[in-house]
Amino acid sequence: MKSPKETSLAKTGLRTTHPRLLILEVLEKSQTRHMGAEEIYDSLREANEEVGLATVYRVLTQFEQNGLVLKHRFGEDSKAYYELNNEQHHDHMVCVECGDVYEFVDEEIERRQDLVAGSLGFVLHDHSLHLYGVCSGMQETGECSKKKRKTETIYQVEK
Amino acid sequence: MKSPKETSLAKTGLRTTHPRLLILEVLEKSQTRHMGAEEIYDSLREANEEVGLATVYRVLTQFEQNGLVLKHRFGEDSKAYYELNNEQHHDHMVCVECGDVYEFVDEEIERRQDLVAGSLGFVLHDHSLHLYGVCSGMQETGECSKKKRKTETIYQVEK
DNA sequence: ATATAAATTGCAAGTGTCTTCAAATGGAGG
DNA sequence: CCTCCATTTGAAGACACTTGCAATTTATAT
Repeated sequence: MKSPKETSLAKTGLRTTHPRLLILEVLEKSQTRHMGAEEIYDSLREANEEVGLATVYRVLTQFEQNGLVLKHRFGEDSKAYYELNNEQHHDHMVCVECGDVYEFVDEEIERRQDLVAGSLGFVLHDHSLHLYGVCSGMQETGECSKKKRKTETIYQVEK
Repeated sequence: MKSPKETSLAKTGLRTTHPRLLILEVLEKSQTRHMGAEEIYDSLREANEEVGLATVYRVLTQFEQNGLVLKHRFGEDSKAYYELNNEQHHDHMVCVECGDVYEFVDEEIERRQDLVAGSLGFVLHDHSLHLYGVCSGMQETGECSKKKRKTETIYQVEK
């Protein structure tokens, strides 16, 4: 009997190892849903799980190559952030004050991107759209609203 | 009598120094219009201009802070690219094969971005939209079409 | 269960990109 | 042309990874 995590690893051809299961677990439990490699490493050490930092980096790279996670780089932040690739495709809106990340989809933007790529003679593989601004919490109270949100939901713009 | 480059430096309050003028010159003459710091440094050394690498980085940062240049990070490429901030706002389409960068604007995408940010309660400061794909040259002949283009033009999608 | 081969891990050392430091230099106003 | 403080420089450091390799763990065949 395999756990869901073991199943998803099996599908990629990656062996079911302790570090890999732990890292999937950390990403699942993550509140922010966007974690850096070092953050994941720290989170594991706090839980008294001995996983090397090099392994965290290696595993995240493998996960990305196998479509288990998505990797992002936001603005000037020189480090990469990872999220589980469970949900539908979405773009990101980042608060430049508190670092909080919101997810959204806009079908019209998606459509126009295809159009632009086609017009330029490109075969489109991928895209990244990042909006940077100040979230409502920071505008109003100077307090981040991140802590209040238990789950991140993808904001869908009405057509 | 001041040169245009001296004028733009004066407006920022930055002193008119040799390295700063040289770096502006390199960016102006750049064919690709998107250069990394090290590339700029190499370009200067080839021209027998002795400018330290640290200076190139420092000057580019100052230029960015003063709105003279724009800084971009494309995809997995861990280094930053700089372009002169002369033209109108535009987004970027990057060929994942040859690294060539095309510029474009789509008013509809711009509009939808504002809408999304507003809906999420954000005050929008900035955004970055990068499309990644394979350019026509690489698709057809496996040869990059970069060399043929003398100047980069901003592709404007018809409304 | 046990042996075996191959994948994986952890540590330490190495990279690439960029930043900082302390000392030397050089524009710009007087 | 002199003085002052911004600016430059090469070297060392910081940061975010990445790699080499011996030791360990996992999947598979017995």
